[in-house]
Amino acid sequence: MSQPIRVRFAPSPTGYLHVGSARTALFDWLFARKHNGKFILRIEDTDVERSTEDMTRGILEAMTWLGLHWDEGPYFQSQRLDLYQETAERLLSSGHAYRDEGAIRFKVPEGRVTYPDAVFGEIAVENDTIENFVLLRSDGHPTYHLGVVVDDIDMRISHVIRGADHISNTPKQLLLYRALGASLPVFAHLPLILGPDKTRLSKRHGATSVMAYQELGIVPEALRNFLALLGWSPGTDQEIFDDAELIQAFSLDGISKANASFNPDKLAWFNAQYLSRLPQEKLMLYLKPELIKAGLWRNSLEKEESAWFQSLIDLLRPRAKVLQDFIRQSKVFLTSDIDYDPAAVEKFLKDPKVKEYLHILASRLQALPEFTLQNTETALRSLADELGIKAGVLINASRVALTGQAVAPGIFDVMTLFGRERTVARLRI
RNA sequence: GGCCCCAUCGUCUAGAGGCUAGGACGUGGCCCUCUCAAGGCCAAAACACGGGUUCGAUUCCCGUUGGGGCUACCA
Repeated sequence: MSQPIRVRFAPSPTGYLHVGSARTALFDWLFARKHNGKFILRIEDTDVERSTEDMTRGILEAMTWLGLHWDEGPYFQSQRLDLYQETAERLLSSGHAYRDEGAIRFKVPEGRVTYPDAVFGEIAVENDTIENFVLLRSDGHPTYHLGVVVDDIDMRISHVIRGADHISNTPKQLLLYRALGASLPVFAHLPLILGPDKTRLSKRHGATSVMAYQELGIVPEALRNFLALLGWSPGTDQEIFDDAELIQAFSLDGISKANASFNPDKLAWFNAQYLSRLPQEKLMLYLKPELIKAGLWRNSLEKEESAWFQSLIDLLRPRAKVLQDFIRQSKVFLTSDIDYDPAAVEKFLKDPKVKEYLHILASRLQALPEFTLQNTETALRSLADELGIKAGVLINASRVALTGQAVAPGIFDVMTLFGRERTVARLRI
């Protein structure tokens, strides 16, 4: 049968994991999963000057957060120096390389290189446009080209799926494969992700690191779904994919050649979608740390109060764009504090007559046999009828009295959530 | 500059010779409605340009323009 599918993601720990690399990692991961292959993580830390362990940690953390679990590794190139040196020596003695002031350079032969890219099709380059590149630095560390090729061969990588910024590097690497007598993997280059203005994605476009999105309250499911659709299309109109669907639908054929630009608005939409449809337990997993951070957490929320808390969360779900929205909007329900928005008070509670009405409403609610959503609504609406005023007057006033804000979930939901005692007390403003 | 690559609504994209050029985000309007969301419906919005090839080009070829990548003892 065919070779086992083995793909790798090979970041260099000279910076955080940015969204472009994350998208590459995601595609590698999807491809491996789709074909029951192995997803290998290799850290290309051969630039001793710029590589740090902190960055490595950050990259692993970001991948874990995104749910991109690797099957092998991480392998570190810095721990495999012997292999590269031996290979360089071999190239030296076979006449494919030569020494140059302590470094070892590859001797680019005459001719031209072509290779079939799984995404871009045939790529061809004349060898005389390729310089004699360095394989081994004078400090004994390999350069990128030697490192990747040696490792991809050694690790029996079947498909090299990486950013299109490597298209121009591939001919050099092809020459190396040839000089080493190794068979070629399939190369699939991914179009790059650019900023919203179609220029290279950089800090000035806002967050570019994966973990920055976590801090912004983006949920990994949303970022992953968004990234999956940047440069790849299932060929259908489906936008929301769970893991299984994505793996099922993913194919190299669906990858486009044109660079894509990062659209924060669409990411925000995906996030809102996921915030409203994520399973309760999953959402709680993301929410709990935020609530703790905000000082709003208490253990009873997942015990005695859990049913109540779930209904609060469900009310907030369609209103949340980022995780923090839950925090902001749940505060008035989770504490006894209330901040009255002056503008809201001015607009809906200023009239002394309205306060009178609220007192009457309070009494009616107090007298209700059962404090249910249905009963509170009936009570309020019939009171409005009796008073000859619009229900909206009572509703808006109640909203401000109860939450301090002019904007909140449906008032009867709010009342039910607060419960009779607190509702009545706050209406008696 | 040289080499390589790319080009459909503002953005992500479907399309693989003949389509009212489809979907999504965003935008505007309407509906729902107690506010805000969510949701539903509708609308505006694209084949970069010029040559070919063809009965017929968004689609194939060439060029121009624009954009991106590489051009390090960085990856």
